[in-house]
Amino acid sequence: MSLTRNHKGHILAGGGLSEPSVSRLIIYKRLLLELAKKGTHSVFSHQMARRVNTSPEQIRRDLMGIGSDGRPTRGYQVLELEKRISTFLESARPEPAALVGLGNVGRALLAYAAGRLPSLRITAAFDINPVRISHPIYGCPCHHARDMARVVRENGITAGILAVPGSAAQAVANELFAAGVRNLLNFADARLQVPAEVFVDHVDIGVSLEKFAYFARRNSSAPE
Amino acid sequence: MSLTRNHKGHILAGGGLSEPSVSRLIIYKRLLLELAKKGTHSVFSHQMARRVNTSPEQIRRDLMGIGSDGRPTRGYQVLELEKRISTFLESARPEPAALVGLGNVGRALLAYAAGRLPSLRITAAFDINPVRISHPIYGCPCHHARDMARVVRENGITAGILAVPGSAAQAVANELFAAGVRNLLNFADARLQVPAEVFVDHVDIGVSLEKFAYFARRNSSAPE
DNA sequence: TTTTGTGAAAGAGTTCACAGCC
DNA sequence: GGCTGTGAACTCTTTCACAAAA
Repeated sequence: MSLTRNHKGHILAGGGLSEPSVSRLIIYKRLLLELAKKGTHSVFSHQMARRVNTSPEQIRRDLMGIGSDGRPTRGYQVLELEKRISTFLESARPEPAALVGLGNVGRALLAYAAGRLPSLRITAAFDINPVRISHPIYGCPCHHARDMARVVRENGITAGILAVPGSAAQAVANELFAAGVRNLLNFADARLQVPAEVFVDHVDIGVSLEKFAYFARRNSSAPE
Repeated sequence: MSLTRNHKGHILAGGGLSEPSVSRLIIYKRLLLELAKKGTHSVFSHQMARRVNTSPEQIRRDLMGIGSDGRPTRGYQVLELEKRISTFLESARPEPAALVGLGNVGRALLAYAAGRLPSLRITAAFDINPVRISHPIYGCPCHHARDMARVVRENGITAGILAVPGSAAQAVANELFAAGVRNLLNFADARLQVPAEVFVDHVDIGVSLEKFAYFARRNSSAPE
């Protein structure tokens, strides 16, 4: 195979967008939906830039990646642009995903996904705590972790979201891979060992907090 | 003033480490503590690299930033290196911080910070829901949001952590700035407008989920 | 020989600057 | 005049490759 991946494992080849560009496009999409709701029909790159704290050039560059369609002195059509971004970022059907771990983080994810997440649908959740799986949460059926492999396999789920303690993360991940999961979003504070063909992304709240502390300190001790 | 900041607002000047480097150093520190607990005394860059999914060169480069002290064919002293990283990342006293919002995300942050977070100490939490603030959580005193400005000012808190709904984020942020907060870590799904002297960092779970969906799809539809 | 520290090269991402369009 | 799209320049980050150390 030997796919073109960047150093973090993201596949960029074939019209692929870079990771920072994808992040920003998601934010632009949000802004455009907000503007549309307010009845705004068109918008300039410098107006968008002010709202999301970037430069107009950055925005135009990002939009190039999905085929810009702005017009000089007229700007971009809000709804049209939003649709264009969505087409690039989302598939026709949301990817079914399994969520493992229904602690605070897991529940926060379910709450978010239940509302507005067109690209991913959490179709099954798992935990080992019986009280957490006694009834569906935000409409998502909750199972005991012992049934995980079976449910994942039966539903052909290929995406997993890990919100378990770091100490359990690798074991759960291995079980998911064995059940056919090829994409994993890991919220646990542990780096995972994964087979070459699986894509992993990490959201490490502990790292975020410590990194923030580092730069905050540098900002605080900076000259006024 | 005119400080040397990168495009994301991080202050890098004066022996400062880059953002990705700081993130990785935090992860190395974790690994070193784990190794120390197991009784490992020394480690090579390629051993660390395997454990955290990077290259040995990347690790050596990062360690250069804090003054490498490895020895050829002997590697790095585990405890010594851990201490060196900590000295760079952490201050003598943890930065006092205010947490606003005690929903799932806020509670997850408190749980994390209560355990192992040497660089930041959440000294006060706020919410508008009376049941959430009826008693301390993980030892952290919880107040009604109406007392926020007063408590923040009285305790000289300059760091804020926002875990409120996106719709409330800007208003709460403004109140925090007025009360003297100069550093803000924002978990809400909203981009904030902030004064020039404040440092903001964003952890946007919604963006993480959608970004994951995008790259997961590209991985799934990639040739086997 | 193995492994470190680091200059130099390569690669990725951002910003500049301007021609062309409205 | 004002704004977009984009080549070119620039900056930041990673990887290569190798001299020096053990």
